[in-house]
Amino acid sequence: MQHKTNIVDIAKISGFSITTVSRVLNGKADRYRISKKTQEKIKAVANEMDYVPNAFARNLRTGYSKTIALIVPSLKNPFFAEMASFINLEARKYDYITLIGDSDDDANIEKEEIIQLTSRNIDGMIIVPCGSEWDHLLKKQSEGLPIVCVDRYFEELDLSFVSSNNYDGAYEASRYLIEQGHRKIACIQGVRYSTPNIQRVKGFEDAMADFGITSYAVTGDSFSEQNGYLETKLLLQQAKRPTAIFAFSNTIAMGCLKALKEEKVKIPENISLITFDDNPYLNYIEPPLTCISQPVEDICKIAVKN
Amino acid sequence: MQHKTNIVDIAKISGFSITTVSRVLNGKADRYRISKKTQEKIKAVANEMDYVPNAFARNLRTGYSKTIALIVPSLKNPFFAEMASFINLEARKYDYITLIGDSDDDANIEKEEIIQLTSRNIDGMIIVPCGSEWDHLLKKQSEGLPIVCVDRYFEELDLSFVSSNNYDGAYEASRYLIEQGHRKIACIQGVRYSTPNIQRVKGFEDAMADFGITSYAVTGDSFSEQNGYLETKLLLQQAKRPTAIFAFSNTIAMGCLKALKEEKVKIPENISLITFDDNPYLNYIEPPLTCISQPVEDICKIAVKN
DNA sequence: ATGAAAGCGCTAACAT
DNA sequence: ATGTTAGCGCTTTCAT
Repeated sequence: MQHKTNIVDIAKISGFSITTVSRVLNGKADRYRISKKTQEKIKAVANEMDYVPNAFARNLRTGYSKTIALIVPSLKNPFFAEMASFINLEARKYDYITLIGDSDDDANIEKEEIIQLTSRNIDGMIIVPCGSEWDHLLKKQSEGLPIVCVDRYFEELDLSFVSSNNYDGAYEASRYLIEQGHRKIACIQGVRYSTPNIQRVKGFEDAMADFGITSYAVTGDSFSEQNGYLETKLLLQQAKRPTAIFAFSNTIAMGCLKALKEEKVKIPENISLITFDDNPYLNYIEPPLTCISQPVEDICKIAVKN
Repeated sequence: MQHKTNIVDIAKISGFSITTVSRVLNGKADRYRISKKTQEKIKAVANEMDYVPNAFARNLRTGYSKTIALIVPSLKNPFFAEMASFINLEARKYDYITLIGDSDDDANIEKEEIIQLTSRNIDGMIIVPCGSEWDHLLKKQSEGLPIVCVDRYFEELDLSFVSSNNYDGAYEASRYLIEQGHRKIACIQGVRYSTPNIQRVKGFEDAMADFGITSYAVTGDSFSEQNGYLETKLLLQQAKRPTAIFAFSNTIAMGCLKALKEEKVKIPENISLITFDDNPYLNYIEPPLTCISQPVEDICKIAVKN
């Protein structure tokens, strides 16, 4: 690796002290009444020498890293990828950089990632927790790391979170299905004890109750494609198949699609499918799936602000 | 922020010197013949105090960061998101962390990102270049930064690249369409002078020639959804509509889908659509789009190795 | 088998 | 309006 210019080089060549150089290059010139000439001279030299500040040195000195970490269950899920994209963009506005971790929906990997990222002195963390474990999160927080949970969280804990209104979303989706004439509806849920899931189930069940629907089912136990696939297969084996399925996440919906395709059940002729979590791709296909889109962008903005 | 334990603390408490602590914690104990007892003692203290090494200090000292940068046109494109996921995973195996940059397919943002990332002392860069500019890449490389281009690249340049076999992929896809009976085929291409595009066009045209198809069209000029949308609209306005469209990327295909949907042209009844770049979601929809999947995973593995 | 001390590039408190 | 200097936490050379 070639030599990289640093402020000492610039100081030498420009003939000023490193302090002055540092001040000019950090936009603090005016505060210290550094003359225009000096400023220009220094900037010119820096520019000519292709100076790029060394973030490590700066961060080591200042103690903060201008870095946030984002941990998602999987970047392969477009919902989270989109989230990552937004957060990345939003963070950049504040001159923050985002380290993205992919936990593969595995609590152990998640923990490892957190250690890895912590060693990079992150200033904060945005996480879509993958499991039902949160002790490590609470611990990190107690050590002074700001943490925001997104999408999935646990209400009883002292962890801040951002999330869309799960109850309303589920209620509205359920009502929509009922209004379409469906009377036998199944929902495939995600991780059972997570607050968003509980709220969604509540929204679903309340809608069923309000409209006097009694033949409904709540099944499933994870936000995975496999869960969607399996539960759909099971639902289709029933004597009285449901006429509509409400998937609680886009991954679950993918599993449903796969199962429906295998069983040659057509949407929407033979069955209706509605899902939580928008997906940029679902809009273009025929027939379009109905989805309750979450205000990802807003969620991200709020989350980035800490 | 609370105090974070560092090796000085551990040295004090364990009663050994900073050097010894550093050596033990870096697995260099044996090389320096540090006694088992000492090792255990130090490790125990470190563990108890929740020691996490400060990557900044280490990197400042050693000069390398164990960090690679990945710049993609957009994480919202599942193709790139998947790539990011793979690279992230692969890099982690070598204890590298990945900084992901989203250039939004804008050459200026791309340049800015590169500066940002360079200041973080990245050890290498994997990039899907967004435009037709590459001077800044060549410059960085000449300054000693290892760069690997993925998916899009320019052959005449001295930049290493990893890519699938574009010629063969395009040829096979074209042949497939012809074998399905199509005689009027249009392809919508991406950035014209990028090597992958040139190869794809060549594969397409060679297939047309080999099978004696004369009524074909090559149109478009960018790997964007908008391009796909626009060109599809234009194609549909022609007196003799093509019976098949070959989209050169999944983004272009998305644009096609949108246009086809608006014009109420059904796939595959009224028109066939085939696309480059696999997409996890396209597999599940009815009717499935045919795609030439690129060996993303392999590409990434190779790229990460530098 | 273990330690002392220099120095990576930067910022900020303290001069002048 | 500009400069001197200490020190962030770590690795590594040189001692012992």
